[in-house]
Amino acid sequence: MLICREGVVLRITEVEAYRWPGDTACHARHGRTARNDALWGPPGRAYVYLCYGLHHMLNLVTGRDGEAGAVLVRAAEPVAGLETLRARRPGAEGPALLAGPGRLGAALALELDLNRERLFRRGSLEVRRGTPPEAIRCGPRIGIDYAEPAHRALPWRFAIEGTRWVSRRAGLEHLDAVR
DNA sequence: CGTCAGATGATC
DNA sequence: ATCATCTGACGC
Repeated sequence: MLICREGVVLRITEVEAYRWPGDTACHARHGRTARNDALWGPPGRAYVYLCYGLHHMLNLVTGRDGEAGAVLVRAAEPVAGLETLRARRPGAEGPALLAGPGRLGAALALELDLNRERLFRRGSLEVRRGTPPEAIRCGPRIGIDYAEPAHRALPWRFAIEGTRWVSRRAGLEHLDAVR
C-alpha cells in the first residue's frame, strides 16, 4: 500500500494491528474517549494521535463502525518526493528518514487535524494500492509493556521480507516468516 | 555494542 | 500520572 501526501509517495513496509476487545495494548481498552473516537469509527479513515508529546502516529482504521480496530504504520520506503522528505528531516539518511512511527509522522508532516481523514479518496493524506509484497514476516509488537502478557505476545507486527525500512527498536530478525 | 534519561504535550 | 518514541550521552 502507498501513502501519498503533498507530492510525497511512500510504500508501507511495517505495521502493527490493534483491536478491542481482546487486546489490552489497544487504545480503546478504557472505552471510547475524545482521543480514540476515530478508532471506533468507520474503516478507511485515519486515526492520528500525539505520542509522548512529540510524535504524530498514523493509524489506518480497520474495524466496522462501532468496533475499535486499526493498523499503526511503523515504517515506509520512499517512492517519490525524496527532496521534500530530506527538507523536512535535515541530516536524516536512509532508514532514519522513515523507519519508525515517529520519524514517519515527521517525514509526512502529520498534524492532529488529519485525524478522521478519509484515506481512500483524493485528499491531503491518501492511501492507494501499491505493489503487493512477495513475502511477509510477523512477530510481537513494540512499546506495549503496559499490556497483558498474553497480548504482548500476539504476533501482530508485520513487515515486508527483506526490507531495510524497518523501525530500529524492532528489526526483521525478530520476526517469523509468514509466507 | 548496550542502557538510560530527557524532551514534551494531549489526555484522563 | 501516563504514554503504540527518538535522540544523544555515557559505559563497556
